[in-house]
Amino acid sequence: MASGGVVRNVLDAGPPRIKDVAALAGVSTATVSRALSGNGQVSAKARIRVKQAAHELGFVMSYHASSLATGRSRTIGVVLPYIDRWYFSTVLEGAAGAMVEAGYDLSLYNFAGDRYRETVLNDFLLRKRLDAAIAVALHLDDDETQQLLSAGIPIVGIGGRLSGTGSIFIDEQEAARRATEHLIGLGHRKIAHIGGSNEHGRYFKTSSDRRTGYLDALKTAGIAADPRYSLIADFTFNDAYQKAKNLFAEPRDRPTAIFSSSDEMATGIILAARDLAMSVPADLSVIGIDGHPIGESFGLTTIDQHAHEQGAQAVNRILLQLSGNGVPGADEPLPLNFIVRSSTAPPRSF
Amino acid sequence: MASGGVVRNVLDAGPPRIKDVAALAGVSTATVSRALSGNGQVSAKARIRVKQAAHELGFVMSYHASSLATGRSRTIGVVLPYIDRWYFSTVLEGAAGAMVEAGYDLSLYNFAGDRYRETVLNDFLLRKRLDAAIAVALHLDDDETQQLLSAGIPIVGIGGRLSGTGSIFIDEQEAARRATEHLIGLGHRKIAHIGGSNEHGRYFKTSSDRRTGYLDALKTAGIAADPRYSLIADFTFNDAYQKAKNLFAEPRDRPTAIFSSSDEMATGIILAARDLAMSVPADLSVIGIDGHPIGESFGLTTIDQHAHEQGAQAVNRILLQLSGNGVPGADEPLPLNFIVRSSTAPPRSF
DNA sequence: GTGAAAGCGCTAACAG
DNA sequence: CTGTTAGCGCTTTCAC
Repeated sequence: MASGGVVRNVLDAGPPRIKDVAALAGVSTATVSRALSGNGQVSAKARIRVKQAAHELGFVMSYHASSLATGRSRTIGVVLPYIDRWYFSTVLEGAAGAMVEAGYDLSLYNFAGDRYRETVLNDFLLRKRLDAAIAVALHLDDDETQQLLSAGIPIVGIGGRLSGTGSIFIDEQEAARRATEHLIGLGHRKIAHIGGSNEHGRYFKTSSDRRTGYLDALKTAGIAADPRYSLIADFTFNDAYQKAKNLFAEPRDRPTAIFSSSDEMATGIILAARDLAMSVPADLSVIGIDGHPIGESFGLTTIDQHAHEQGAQAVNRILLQLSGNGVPGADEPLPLNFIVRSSTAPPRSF
Repeated sequence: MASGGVVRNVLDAGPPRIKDVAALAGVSTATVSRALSGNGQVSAKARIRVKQAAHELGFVMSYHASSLATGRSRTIGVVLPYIDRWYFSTVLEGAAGAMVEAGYDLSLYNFAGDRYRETVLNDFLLRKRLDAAIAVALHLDDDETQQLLSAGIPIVGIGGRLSGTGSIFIDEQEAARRATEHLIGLGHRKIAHIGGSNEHGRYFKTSSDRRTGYLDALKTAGIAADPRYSLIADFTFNDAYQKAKNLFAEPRDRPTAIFSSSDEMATGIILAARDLAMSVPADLSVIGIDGHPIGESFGLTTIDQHAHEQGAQAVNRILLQLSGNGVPGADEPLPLNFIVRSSTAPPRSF
């Protein structure tokens, strides 16, 4: 070893240790630790000298050692099913920002759909290197949640509720209902919907909830739901584009409006409509949910769900819990904001 | 302390330690470590018994302790300027997949433009918790690179070359040149370009390189570059949409083709053209670079740069280096693949 | 307010 | 092939 027990001199290789700082400052390692971490009492002069010494040596604490000693790692895990989709990357960006500001490291776990679900859950549940976790649009069953919680790692969900823990979410049904009602209020009766397929219990019920909200609104308005108007797509632009084109194939039975469960799909639909010489909103009104920036250029009317803030809030929530001031109760849905642009208008015949 | 020195019994709280496994299996902790990690020789029977014992106790090794002891953390850092943009989230997704497969943790560091650049660089350069790092589209100056390398942490770049280390990249100028030549070959002479502003040295020269390639191709073809045809945008759909609309405002001097430095911008341009009743490709040919899926529905001709693979390759490259079989030399640009769709055609008057 | 010293849980020589 | 024994670098009682 380079300098076992003895304070290293300038010639020694390797990064400086707490010992070196202590020696330079003329105090004990305990004092250095206290001065640098802010835990415990240190006289002003000692603190100054320590900081000075640390700076001089370019000392950086070993987080491995620190973590081992304290049991905390200043790392939060974020688990999500996709990265390269707008909602998820935006939530992630929001969470990442909040974490940098708080001085936390972000450990990313991607399921890639379902491909790595088990692997990730095990690696991630088991090895306790995380102080906390954020699960995005992910349904953990009670067992899984329990494992985490009993391992002492707090977890908050985004995009739906997790049994037994806090979560950041919007009222999906309400959002869908309001979107649909916007269309109904404009005078539409032939209203289609495009959303995801029903979940298999591994993810939140976003897709089915939004569909339910749509159906609810129709029923309340006394409009019979036409099954041909209920489309399923995979939340991508391309799939929505194609499904919409198919729907619009025959002029006779076209809807006059469509509610899309995501903005990306909504814009795909607008493009499809135009490609078939339908004009938006004259021939077709389109409304989405998200607040995706691409909606701007398309003039898309939508309901903003503030994805970026969802990520940031989840982090703040976790941080609060970590600091002991956890208020795990009282989960309220996030506010929803209409952004009305030019893709919705009364139907032609109205 | 719960059980200092003595093997805990069933009543003890807390997760099992390596000691407990050793006791149950009737071997030493060293043997447990060897059996579980695969390092060193262990008799088959010992291995079996250890694994059995570990399983029985639900033992999970403490990575903090392990990291402290070995100096390795099985964690790779990924640094990028944005998360919520297609190229970056796609590269990230590719990297994340490769890392899960290799059993590595991914630590995410987002600059959020330049906002957290310093913070991240310090936190990330300094505290040595990473085995390696991947820097996406990020220019580290020699000092910064040196700090990392001399801290013994290998780093590979994506999207450009990093002095002194490996990198995954495409030939930006070549890509731009070929895209432009595709247009020229079709008979276009009035060819515009939309790209990013010149970098300030903190990021790779992607923007300027692509512009250079465009200008090169024009010059080679004997076409004078018209400064009005050189647009600057921020790589977003919306900005490109707006800039294109401005460009197309007056029918007289419209270009007949445009090369966009990204697919997202290219699609924004297509939308802008349509909104001004120009048809693509009859009135305007558009070509991009990326291979963004949204290009499909728009019929966008593009050059695929395989972003997902870039992420995966960077990881594999790092892994190779980590395993000692590092081949740091011989950086070759990635292949580029044309995807010709319907957005490019000869100009009307041709 | 400060120091000594005992860990945190695992790994890696070094013997045997 | 396996056990013993130092650490890895920092934190945290416990005395002073």
